[in-house]
Amino acid sequence: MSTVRPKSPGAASPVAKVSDATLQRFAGYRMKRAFNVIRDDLHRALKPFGLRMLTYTALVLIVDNPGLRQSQLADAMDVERPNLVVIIDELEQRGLIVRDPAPDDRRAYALNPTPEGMQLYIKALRSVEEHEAVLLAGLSDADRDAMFTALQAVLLNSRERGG
Amino acid sequence: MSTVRPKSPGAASPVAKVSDATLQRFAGYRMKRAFNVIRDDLHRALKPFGLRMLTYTALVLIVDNPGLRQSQLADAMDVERPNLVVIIDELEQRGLIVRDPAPDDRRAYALNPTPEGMQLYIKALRSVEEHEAVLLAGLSDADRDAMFTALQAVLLNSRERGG
DNA sequence: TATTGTTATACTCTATAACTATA
DNA sequence: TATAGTTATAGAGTATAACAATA
Repeated sequence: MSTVRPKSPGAASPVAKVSDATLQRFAGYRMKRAFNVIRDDLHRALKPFGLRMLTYTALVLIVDNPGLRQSQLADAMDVERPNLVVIIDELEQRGLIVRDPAPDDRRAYALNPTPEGMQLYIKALRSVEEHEAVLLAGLSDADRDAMFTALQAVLLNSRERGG
Repeated sequence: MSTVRPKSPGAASPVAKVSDATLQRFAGYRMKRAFNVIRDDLHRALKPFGLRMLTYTALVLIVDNPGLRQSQLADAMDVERPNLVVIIDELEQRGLIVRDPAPDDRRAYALNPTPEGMQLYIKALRSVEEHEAVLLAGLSDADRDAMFTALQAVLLNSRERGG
């Protein structure tokens, strides 16, 4: 149930309830609502560091996998290659990563973090983890595990069908 | 773990693995990946009916809550009012809903489904439920319940903090 | 003075085709 | 012939300010 409250004390209409009975079992809707909350919260967590969800995710993957190729990163992030270019551009222009020549393929780049990138990674990671802890507060370990299990199952069920 | 496979049999590089160890506990990333899958699948489920996720969700809420105001619908869908206008325009132009005058407020509209809208709602709902059943296949009832519990907890934790 | 629906606008994210240089 | 990275471009989704009509 979603409750719509009058915004001001003087509003005339009573508290109205919008039934979302049909949507209660619509996983896509529930997932979207929760993701909206997490996305907005993440945006606030990353703003002080000048990062967005996409640039943060790319930075994390590059720090964890130095020498990564852009096509590998695009695959890992589930982002189209053309859309990754501007993300890498942004991180490189800020001096957080570098595009080194790949040792074995002159077409490709080996993405590596700079010391500044690693510093920012550490700080941003801490902030993100703190923010997520708040959003997941009150959940039992079992519920948390089950959520991750369910999210993973969706991915696997999709891949089996050629996603 | 995300596995990057060579796309063609003749490719030279071996199977490379990208570690997303740090992202494993990053709920936003896991949620986004799962939501991407659900969004794409939903897109396919709704395409035969000429609906998108947003128009489908709006139609469902209007069928379940005839007489709904646009501001209530925007609130229930977590969409800004200006962005809802084009969604309602689209549904109205297709003859699936109507903007009736609200009986008690000449500024507002009472959104109501047409018979055509209700017909389409029934068919689209069936298709969406079938698609989601496939994506959630293999999950125990307990895991499914825990997932919904966790998604709901995220929403509630956000509202407590003024989201 | 506040709210409903609206217009206009801008920004982010996503998706596709086509190019270059290498393989 | 295929792949890595790139450019250009178009489409969704999202966010904010400001307006007219009404409360």
